[in-house]
Amino acid sequence: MLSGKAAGRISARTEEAVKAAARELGYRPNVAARALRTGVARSVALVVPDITNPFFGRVLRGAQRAAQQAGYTVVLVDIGNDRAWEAQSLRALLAGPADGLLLFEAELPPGATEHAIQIEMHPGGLPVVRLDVEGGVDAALDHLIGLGHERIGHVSSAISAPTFERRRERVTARLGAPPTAYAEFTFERAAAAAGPLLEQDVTAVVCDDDILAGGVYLAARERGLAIPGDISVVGFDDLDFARVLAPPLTTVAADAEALGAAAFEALASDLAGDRPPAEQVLPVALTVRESTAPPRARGQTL
Amino acid sequence: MLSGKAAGRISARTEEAVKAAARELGYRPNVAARALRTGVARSVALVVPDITNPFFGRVLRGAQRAAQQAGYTVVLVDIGNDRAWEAQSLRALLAGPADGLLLFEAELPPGATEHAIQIEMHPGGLPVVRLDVEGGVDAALDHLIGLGHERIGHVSSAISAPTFERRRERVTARLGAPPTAYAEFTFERAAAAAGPLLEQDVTAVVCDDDILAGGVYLAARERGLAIPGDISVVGFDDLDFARVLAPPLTTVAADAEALGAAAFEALASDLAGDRPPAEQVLPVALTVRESTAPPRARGQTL
DNA sequence: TTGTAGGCGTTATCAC
DNA sequence: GTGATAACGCCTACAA
Repeated sequence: MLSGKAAGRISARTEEAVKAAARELGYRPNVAARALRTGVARSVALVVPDITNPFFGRVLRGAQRAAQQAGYTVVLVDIGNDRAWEAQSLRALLAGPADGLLLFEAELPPGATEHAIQIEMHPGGLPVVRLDVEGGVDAALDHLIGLGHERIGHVSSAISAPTFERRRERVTARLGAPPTAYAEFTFERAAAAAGPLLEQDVTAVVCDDDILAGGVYLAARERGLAIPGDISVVGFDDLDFARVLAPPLTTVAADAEALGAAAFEALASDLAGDRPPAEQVLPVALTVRESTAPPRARGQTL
Repeated sequence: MLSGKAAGRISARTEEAVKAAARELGYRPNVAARALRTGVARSVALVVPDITNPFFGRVLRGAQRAAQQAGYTVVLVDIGNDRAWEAQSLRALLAGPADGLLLFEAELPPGATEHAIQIEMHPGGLPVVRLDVEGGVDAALDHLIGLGHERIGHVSSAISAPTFERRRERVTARLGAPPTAYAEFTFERAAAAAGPLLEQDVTAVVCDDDILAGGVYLAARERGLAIPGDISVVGFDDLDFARVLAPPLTTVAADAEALGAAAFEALASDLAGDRPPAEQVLPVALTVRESTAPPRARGQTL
């Protein structure tokens, strides 16, 4: 009865009395028993590459909010950007009681017959929820080109993932084969990778991520280059620290929480027996701050 | 037998054969059934105030690493800095199959008879794992005083938590009643709160957190104050973005992963029937970068 | 409308 | 050393 299937079998008064008694006694149903009996855990797992990156913290929050509203619990699996670790994590995960999987830039583990949604991946197998990265790079490029930039460089991700391939393809489509640096997601690595790029005669740089953009700030500082005077830079994601950079970073804002929530909703509908959309793409929006300005010739003073 | 209790009951050969067969068939024990039978879920819950803050991402990672090694799974509960949300989150959590709780700046929910460890709280009831914040503020203050600062302000947390009380007590013990600003953990809020502080004649500011320090950078920039020329600032935590600030932030580095791992270990020993230490305090270390320098009179040029 | 029995997959115990 | 069996707490079907 406490499972909510009373359906007119007993009077409302009785029902209320029982519930009150249950509450009084602090009764709580045993999840394990329920899961065993029903075969459903009401829990989903979210796999992210690196929970230390605030972006993923936000998608987790979004997924969690949505999940909680649906009476689900989300367990997080953090790959920690560590491929070796990944196998073990996923094994632990599959042993776990998840009804379904939310895979951020991850493949379905072998042997998993579970329901799963992919985030920021290419469509094809599983249903996908992703950001409109093409729209994002278009907005960034349009902004820069509108400002008069003609020599634009690209700081791309050294780790390969569909979302970065998409960005690369788009900038290639728009710009031909621009000077490109490949960097890992750490300020220092990005600075090291972006340095040589800044020494070519680019007047602006688009980055696949705000962390990469932070690396460009570091590299520019080392070389005495002014932002946006000598070089304009635009990031991607709009992480919090973008606003405290000097100057504040122009960046493509992505709604990470919405991404997490949309992924959960898709999974929930799959779990409910419906067919979630094969691909759902969420809008992004350029936020113009102060790291972009019209180009000027190198060395030219105001 | 697959539970590992073979204990000499069968031959090693047989054991191996069975395991091989199990692997071949893709057999995996049903967690729910095991949990039901044994009363143990091999899963712990970690409650954090705000998973969007990279600091908590790191403690989660630390806890998760330690947990995974012990064959545990950790489920995250993100309060989202939202008191109203907290009640609901915790209710969902208690319904969940956690064997124990890791409570970061959270109280044991009423009715929970579970095993629990508190992180960054005062000792007393539950076992506590915390950072040596007193040592941290001492290091920060010694550094500033050694540089010659005499008028030092304090940017403290507007949300009250034991760790911030400790810091406040320590700076009060060392400095008397210094000019103090209370700010929430957002760059903009912190900037607004710290602004008036900068207009008093302080030559340096210690912040309870790097995000607060970021707010001070913003406030200083608005007012045309140079860091560290006009004002020195030191943060707390050593979040990644501290290195990309201009100038790089001097801050007290806290090992968030170690904090998470230590908390899990304490919980594990509690779960195993041992008595975890009532209080465990982890060291912190000042990282001197470029946001601190000797004071100079306001307006004085180099 | 209410009561009762069976079984979900494990593990542990007990008799063989 | 091995095999059968009961019980964990819940849900559901069916009988009363």
